[in-house]
Formats: sequence, C-alpha cells, structure tokens
Amino acid sequence: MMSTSSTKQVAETSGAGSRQMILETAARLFRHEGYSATSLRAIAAACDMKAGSLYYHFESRDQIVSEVLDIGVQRVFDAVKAALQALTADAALATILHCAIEAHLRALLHSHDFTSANIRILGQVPAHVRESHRSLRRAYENYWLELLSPLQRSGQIRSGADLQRTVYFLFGAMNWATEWYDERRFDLAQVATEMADLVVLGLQAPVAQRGD
Amino acid sequence: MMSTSSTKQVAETSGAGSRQMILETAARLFRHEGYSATSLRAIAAACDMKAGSLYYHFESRDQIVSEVLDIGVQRVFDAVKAALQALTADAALATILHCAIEAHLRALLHSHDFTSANIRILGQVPAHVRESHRSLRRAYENYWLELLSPLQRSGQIRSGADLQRTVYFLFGAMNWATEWYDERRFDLAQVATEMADLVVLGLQAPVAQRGD
DNA sequence: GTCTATAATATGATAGAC
DNA sequence: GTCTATCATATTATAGAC
Repeated sequence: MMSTSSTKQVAETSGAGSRQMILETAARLFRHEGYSATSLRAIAAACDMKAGSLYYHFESRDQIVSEVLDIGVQRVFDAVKAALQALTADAALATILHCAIEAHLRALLHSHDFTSANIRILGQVPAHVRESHRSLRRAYENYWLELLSPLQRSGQIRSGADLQRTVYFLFGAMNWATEWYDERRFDLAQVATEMADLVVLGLQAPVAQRGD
Repeated sequence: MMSTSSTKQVAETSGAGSRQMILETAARLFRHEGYSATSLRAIAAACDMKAGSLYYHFESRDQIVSEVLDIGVQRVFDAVKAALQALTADAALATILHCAIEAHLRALLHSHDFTSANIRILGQVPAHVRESHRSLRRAYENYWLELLSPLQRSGQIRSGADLQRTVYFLFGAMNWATEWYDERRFDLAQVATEMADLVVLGLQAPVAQRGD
C-alpha cells in the first residue's frame, strides 16, 4: 500500500478461495439484478453458502460492492497502461489510439461482470461507496486526457477538438459494448479496429463545412 | 389503440394529474436508486401519497416501470423523427447526422430521468418487462440503420464502415452523456456539433494507414 | 381518489455452535 | 470457515373504509 491510500484489495484473476468466488458471484448478480436486489442471501446461495458466512470474508455488504466497483475499473486501467508501455515513445496517433482502445475493450469484456456491474450500478450505490470509488475513476479519465494532450500539442489531433469531451465520447462508445458485444457474433480485434479508425479519422482531419 | 398492439400509454409532457406525477417521480427514483430499491412506498412518499393509492392508477409496480422504460425511448425516437422530417430529401451526410445527433441529445437530456433510468435499469427489470420493451428499442435502432444505409449506398459513407457497429458506437457516445452532461458546464448545441464532426469525418474519409 | 390495516415474505447484521 | 437462529425492519399487494 505505498502508492494509494486505499486499504481495499483488488483481485487480479479468477482464483481459488471463497473470497474470490464471492466477489465474482456478487459482480455477476449486481450486473444482472442491480445493487439493491442483490441480497447477501442471494450472493451466498449462488456460492452454495449461507448469508452469515459472508461476514467471515467481508465486513459488510457495502464492502463487497465497493471492491467489485474498484476491480471493474482497475483491471481495465492496468490493461491499458500495460499495452501502451509496449509502444515506442514516438508512436503515432493512430497506433496509440488503436492500442489503447483494443486494450480497454479486451479488458472490459474479459472482466465483463465486474465492468458491466460497475457501469450499471455506480449511480445506485450509497453515496459513501461512490465517493470512495471516485478517485480511481478520475485517475483513469485523467490518464486518457494525458494520453491525448501531447498529441494535440504536436498537431496530430486538430486543435478544434475538445479533449475532455472526446474522452467522454470514447468512453461512451467503448463502455456501451458491455450491452451489445457478443463473442459469438463479433470479433473483438475487428471491433477495436473499426472504432479506432472512426475516431482517428474524426480527430486528425480538419473540420469540413456542413451543408446546413 | 389502432396503430400498436400495446395498451400502455406513453405520456408526452410534464403534466397535471397524479398519474403523470407518479411516472415522473418513479423515473427519478429508478434512475438514482435502481429498479429494486425503488419501492412503491418510496414512490408514493415522494408524491405525498400512500403506497396503496398507487393501485388506483396502475395495476402493479411492473406496469409503472414498463411505462417509464417506454417513455424514455419514445420521446427520443419522436424527437429525432420530427427533426429529420424538417430536412430536404437531398440533405448531405453531415447535415443529416448533425440534425439527428442534436435531436437525440436534446431529447435524451430533456427527459433525463426517463432516459437515464432506461439506460441504467433495463438490464435489471424482470424478463417479461424487458421483453415487452424490446420491440420499441429495436425499432429505434432500425430507424438509425435505415438512415445511414442509403448514405453508404450513395458513397457518402465509406464502404468499409459496418453500419450496425457504427450505430452501436453512436448510441454509446450519445447515451453516455446522461452520466456526464451538466447544463451549467456545457452547451448542448456545441456538444452535438463536436460529436457530429467527429463521426462525420470518421465515416466519410478513406481509411488511413496505421503506423503499426 | 386516497386512506388504513393487514398478510406473507424478505432484508442486513449479529451471536454463538461446531 | 461455515453453520443456525434471531432481531428489527421493509417489502408487494389486497380489502375495504371514507
């Protein structure tokens, strides 16, 4: 715990222990049933346990939901950072954006229950839970802003584009995939390429005259 | 009830009666508290009524949530249709997309509680509620596909763009505005223009070579 | 139209057995 | 580490007063 002030653990992988199974089960239920409908009894039953047993692993229901929310953002954040670190320092706009979008989408859809739960229930959890989760979300948003900012200063992104709103548009387009992506119907690499093409062309070209 | 098989009413405006107030109050609570946490008592209390009284206006809790969901899509659908009907038949890609995006965003954020509730709780309502709502959502999605399809056939949209996914990207970017848009910080017309510029340029230009 | 009273059931959390 | 039992409270829906 050197780099953050949080004492919460963020699990990395599908794992062995009851604690990990509880988190994965809770994420799946939060995603599909919502925050309020996902009772401790429901989580416990889906783990073949009883409600009281959850209190051995967690202090409260809110601690469970808090960890689920953090995992959803942290896994995507880590994946995008790792993917971009593999690029050379002089990579072009198209390369950087394609890499970041594909990494975001891949992590988003790989940890589907955690990320989808995050998107769906964030607005419904108690205020103190949302508050403690906010710094992580803000950090990830700022990471994207700092990714685009030098590209605009160097002229690769047209000066007319508002980066704050560009990130909002991008997050919306990417995160909405949790609602429609189906691995049997789509190829993730192709989806990432199409989205990157759309955004790269939209950001780098000069603004055309509209007909109205 | 001539043009649809549904018996549900879809209210058009902020209105007078208790029924309308119940729907607006329910939408606000569904948005912020979620489907399951929004009890009949909570809706009634926020209307200065008692839970039992709601049964005079609605048959069940699910009928309330069902109408809230439909209103959220129907208002946006109607607004976009009306805005596009004001355009001439030979309007260009940029004009059509800018008009449709601005109309969608304006209706989305004007009926904020209904549309935001729709996006947040759709995945959490009982299956039969979601099922009865599906045809309306599908119709609106198809409306956008049929808007873009002739533009691709005429060459205004590059042939490499997959229209189904383009609509998903667009819906994601637009609907995410329910989570970040603040009328005190942003100008809606400007947001619509920026989003339209991004998408128009991304769709009409030929695909550039990526550096990787 | 809105109320009160009620039925049958579910909730988060705790205490303590094993 | 998981269980059972329990507390105080909340839930949807109905019946019927006014």
